[in-house]
Amino acid sequence: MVRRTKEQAQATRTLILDTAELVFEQRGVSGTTLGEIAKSAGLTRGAIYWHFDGKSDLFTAMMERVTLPLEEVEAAQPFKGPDMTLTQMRAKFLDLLRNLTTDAQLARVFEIATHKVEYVGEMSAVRAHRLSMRNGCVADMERALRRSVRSGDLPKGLHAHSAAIGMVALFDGLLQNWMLDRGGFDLTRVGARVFDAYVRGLATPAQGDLATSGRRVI
Amino acid sequence: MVRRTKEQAQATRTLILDTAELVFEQRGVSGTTLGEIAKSAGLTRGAIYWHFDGKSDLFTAMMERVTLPLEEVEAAQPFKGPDMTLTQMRAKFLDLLRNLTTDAQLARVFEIATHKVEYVGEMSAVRAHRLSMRNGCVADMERALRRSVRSGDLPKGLHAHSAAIGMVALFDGLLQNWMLDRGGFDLTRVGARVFDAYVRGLATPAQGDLATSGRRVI
DNA sequence: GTATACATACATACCCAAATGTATGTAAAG
DNA sequence: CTTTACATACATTTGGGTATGTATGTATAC
Repeated sequence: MVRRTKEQAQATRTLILDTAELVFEQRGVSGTTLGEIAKSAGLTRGAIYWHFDGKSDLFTAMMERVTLPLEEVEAAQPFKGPDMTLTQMRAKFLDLLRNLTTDAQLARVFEIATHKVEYVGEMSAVRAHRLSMRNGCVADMERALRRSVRSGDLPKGLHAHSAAIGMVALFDGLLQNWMLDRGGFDLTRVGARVFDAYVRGLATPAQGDLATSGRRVI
Repeated sequence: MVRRTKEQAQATRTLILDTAELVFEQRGVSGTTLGEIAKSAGLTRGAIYWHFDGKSDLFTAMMERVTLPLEEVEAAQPFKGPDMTLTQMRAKFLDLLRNLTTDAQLARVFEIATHKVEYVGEMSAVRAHRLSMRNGCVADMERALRRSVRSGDLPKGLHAHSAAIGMVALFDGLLQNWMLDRGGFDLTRVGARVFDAYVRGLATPAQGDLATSGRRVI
C-alpha cells in the first residue's frame, strides 16, 4: 500500500508529529534518530523526509504546533495584553498552570523544551523564544503593577520592574519545579496561594530596610 | 614528549575538565565529541580516554568538581541545615545568587546543567540531583517557616508547605531567568527585594479568601 | 651510581555500528 | 498520464571504542 488520499497524508503527518513528541520526551531530541521515530510510528524514514526537511524542521513543526495557537490567542487580543490588570494577569497565569496539569500534550512539549533539548545551534531558537516570552510577560506585568500603583492598590514606592521580574520568576519557578516532579504538589492551588502572598507583600510597604540594616527579617 | 610527572598529569586532567566545560557550553553535551574537546585542549582522544572512561564519566567528573564542594560545605554543618532561621536561609540563598554572578565556572556549569544537556539516559542523574536538592531546600525552608510561626513572626494559619514551595520556586525561577539572559537584571539586588516582598506577604494574613471569592485581588 | 624492569601518560591507528541524506522504485490518487 | 505519498536501497560520514605504539618516569637490584 502506498499513495494515500490527502486526508490520510495529513493524518500521517500528524502521526509523525505525535510520535516525535513521545520519542523526543523519552530519548531527548539529539538522542533520537529519525529511524526511531519512523519505526515507532510504523513508517519509514522516507515518510518523514517527505513531510519534513529533517529532524530540525520536524522539531520546529512540533514546537509550533503547540506554541503558535498560544500566541494567536495572545495576538487576538491586541489591546488587552498591554492593558491587563493584576487580577487579569493572575487569571491568565493560573490558567496556564491549570492547562499544564490538564493538557498532556502541552506538558510533554514543555518538558521537551525545558529538559529534553540542548539550547545550542539550531535549537537556540527555543531559548530565544523563551526569553522573548519572558520579557513580554515581565513588561506586561510591570505595566499591570504600575497601573495598580496609580490606582492606589499598591504603594507609591514600589519598584515595579523588580517586582515584575520576581512575579514572572515565581511562576516560571513553580512551573519548572512542578515539571521536575509532576504530582509533587498541586500546581494550581499552590500557584494561587503563592501569587496572592507575593502580591500582599508588594502591597505591604517595607518598614525601613530591615534586611540590609542587619536586623532580622522575620 | 610523553610520560609526564604526576603533577603534569594532574594538570592535563584539569585542562581536560576545563576545556570540556567550555566546549560543552558552546556545543551542548551530546553535540560535542571527545575529539573536539581533545583538539581544543591541544591533546588527543587518547589523553581523555586515559583519564576518563568516556564522555559520560568526563561529564560526571566535570559536574562533581563543582557540586561536591558545595555539598561538603552543606555536610560540614550537620545540625545547622535543618535548624536554620528564615534570616539564615535568606543569607544562604542570596549567597548562592551572588556566587553565580561572581564565579564564572559555577555559572558555566550551571548553564550546562540547565540548558546544555538533555535529562535522559545517563544524564538523568542531573535531573535526580536537581530534584533532591530542591526537595532538601523545600524541607529546610518549611522547617524555617514553621519555626517562624512558632516564634510568632509569621501567622498561625500559614500553610508552610505551600509557602516553602513558593519560596524555593521564587529563587529557582530568578536563577533560571537570569541564566536565560545574564546581565538582564541585577540578580542579587532583585533577589533580595523579591525575597523580602514574599516574606512580607507571608506575614500578612490573607483577609478572607479574596481570590477565590471572585473579588479583585488588588 | 647505574642498569634493569615495569608502570605511566599519552599519541596513533584501526574497526565498526549507526545516522544522515539522497536517489530511486512504485502503486494509487487526481 | 502525471503527481503524490510514501518505501526501499545506497553512499557517505562520523563518532565511539579499543588496540597498539612509544617515550619517559620511577622503583628496585646490584
